[in-house]
Amino acid sequence: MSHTPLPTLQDVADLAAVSTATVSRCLNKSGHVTEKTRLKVQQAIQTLGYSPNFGAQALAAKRTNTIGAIIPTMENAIFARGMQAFQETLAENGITLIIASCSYRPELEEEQIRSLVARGADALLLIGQSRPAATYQFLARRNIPYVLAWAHKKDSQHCYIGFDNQAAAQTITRQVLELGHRNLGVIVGLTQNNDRARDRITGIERAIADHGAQTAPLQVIEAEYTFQEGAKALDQLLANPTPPTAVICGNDVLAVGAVKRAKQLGLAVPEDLSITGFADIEVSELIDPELTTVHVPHREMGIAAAKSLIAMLKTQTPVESHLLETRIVNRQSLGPVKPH
Amino acid sequence: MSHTPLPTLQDVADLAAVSTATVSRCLNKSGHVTEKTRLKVQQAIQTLGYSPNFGAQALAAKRTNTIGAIIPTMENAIFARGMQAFQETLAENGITLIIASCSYRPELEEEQIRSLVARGADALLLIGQSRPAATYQFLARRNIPYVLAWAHKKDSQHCYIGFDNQAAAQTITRQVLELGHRNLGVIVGLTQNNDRARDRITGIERAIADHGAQTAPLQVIEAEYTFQEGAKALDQLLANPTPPTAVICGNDVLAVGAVKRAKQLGLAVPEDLSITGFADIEVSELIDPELTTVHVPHREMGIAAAKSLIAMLKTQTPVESHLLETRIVNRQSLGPVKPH
DNA sequence: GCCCCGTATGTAAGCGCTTACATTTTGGTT
DNA sequence: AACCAAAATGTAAGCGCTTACATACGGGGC
Repeated sequence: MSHTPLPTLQDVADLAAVSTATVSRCLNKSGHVTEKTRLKVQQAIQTLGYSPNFGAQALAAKRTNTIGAIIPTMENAIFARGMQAFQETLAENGITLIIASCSYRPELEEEQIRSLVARGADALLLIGQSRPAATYQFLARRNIPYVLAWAHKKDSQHCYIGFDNQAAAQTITRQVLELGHRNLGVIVGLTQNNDRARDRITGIERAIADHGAQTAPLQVIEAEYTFQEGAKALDQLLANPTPPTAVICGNDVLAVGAVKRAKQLGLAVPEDLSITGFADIEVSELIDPELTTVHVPHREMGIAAAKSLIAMLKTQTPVESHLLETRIVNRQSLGPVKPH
Repeated sequence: MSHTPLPTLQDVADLAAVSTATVSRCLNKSGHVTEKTRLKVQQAIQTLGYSPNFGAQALAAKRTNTIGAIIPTMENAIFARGMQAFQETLAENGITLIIASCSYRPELEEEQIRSLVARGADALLLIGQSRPAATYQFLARRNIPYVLAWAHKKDSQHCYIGFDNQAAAQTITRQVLELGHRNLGVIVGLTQNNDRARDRITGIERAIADHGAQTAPLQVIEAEYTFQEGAKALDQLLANPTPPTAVICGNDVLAVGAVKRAKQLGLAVPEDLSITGFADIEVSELIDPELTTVHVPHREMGIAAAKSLIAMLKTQTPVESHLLETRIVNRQSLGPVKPH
């Protein structure tokens, strides 16, 4: 490991026989530099192998070109594709992503927000809306722009980049009802710290109320986002004396787990039991029968979130929310109710 | 958005009626501070809502408490679980993760490495070993510790935190051969920029050579890591006049895609065709039949990588490689060859 | 009571960059 | 050739922190 000190801006300036200000101007493309001197400087940078010192740059410029994201977990495919697109878009714009996960624990999220801000995040991407007012005050006080992704609320003071969880859940539920199902079960993520999950339940309930047809009371099971938990939740639903004929899942992972379990129990999907998902992640096409689910434009969302954040940083003003469209993907796991 | 300037170290020092040095010492737990003054300072920090300026801290201390990771993609579950554990372990140690992806493109990886280092990464996690010597020189020149994860090589100058891809592939292939298969197919990721994929092929070939029994020439198909590509690759393999009786996949994603395709084609797995995977990600238990695959200790690997990097940063000396054990998980997709 | 030493605290010099402002250069006009 | 505005470049003052070194303090041994 070498111990030669790294070249500084000053070294570059000396070699190119210009001032540090000029070098800095070249680096930051702020114009006002002759082509000739730009070349000289370029040359000097090359031969020295110079690269700016991050801390110094951050200190002087009061920005880090870094954006933070705090997501519940990287393990869930729900966030993976969107985050991938988010990161790609940031990288294209010369911005680095710093990432943290909070395991669906709000106090951890709070801590991570402070941590990422302390680490110099210029802006943040957060998932969903529900968090203490103090957190939003903190962000306002520090003047940190943020977007709330994977969710959407009308007329909010916040900038949402996402889709309407409630409306989407309502739409797919309506479709289930139209196929004659009158006894529905719901498997959804733990709602305690998850406003998206709550919104989806609300959508389901509303669809049932709107539809008007007499239905059995709605059975709702909450489960962690794993295949196994989805399977267990289905067991619970089926333990009921009058088990549902259709199960609406708040998440493809749970849905896929439920489908697998149903097959193990000898139930044909969708002939004996219909199951729907939410998110349209890759596995939904893998399982047999393929999952009828709500398609969410993951990549679009990640890209839009990145662009909004970049715009906010550039203009120093808030940006409009961005509502993305979901749509139902009809595959194989939803069918008409079985006649008695 | 508020515009009051944020409190600085100086403000805290003034309020607590001590010098900035003392405050700094409190913050950095470097000892040599009386309990009484520590409390005074603590108090002042609280009332001002002070938090250190990242850039200033980085500039003065010459470290950022930030570690970078460059992985091929966040979308592949292969990396998700390990990275999650990596991030958690870093967070526990007060270190922030910055993350970038390179889409299996070496030139992009090179760029990302420079970018993360420029962004102040104190150390790096990289996947696999194959990259230009210039890159390693760059890291040495900048004195940036790094570990190479998801792979392992004996007697290397690099610090590996991973498993032996070749040995693992060899072991599972041996098992396939012992079940009587003599005509094997291989589906593996694109080898061009992926030394792990190459190592696995080598392991398979070696197992065949070692076994000695006459086998048909090995058919190897390379495919991108998606279910669809796994399916297509299987089609190619089956198009052969003497199709394989067992397909060894370099990756669970490909394997699962192949299983699904086989079922579509009316082939019973494993009765008509055996298929094995590699990695033991969640989907391998989801598919029916469940996948016989090579279990990789993802979380352990992430944790070990984090710990090694932290140790290197602390001691300023290299750390030993760490070989993790893989094991075969016997589930349902591998069976004896069908008698003629 | 005096000296000495170990410990707590203060002083101040940077760390490497950006940028407001000052100065010089350039080249078109008259 | 003199003049002048606009463009290019230079000067230097911070940005907020860490840390080497200097200083002050406090208490035991004589």
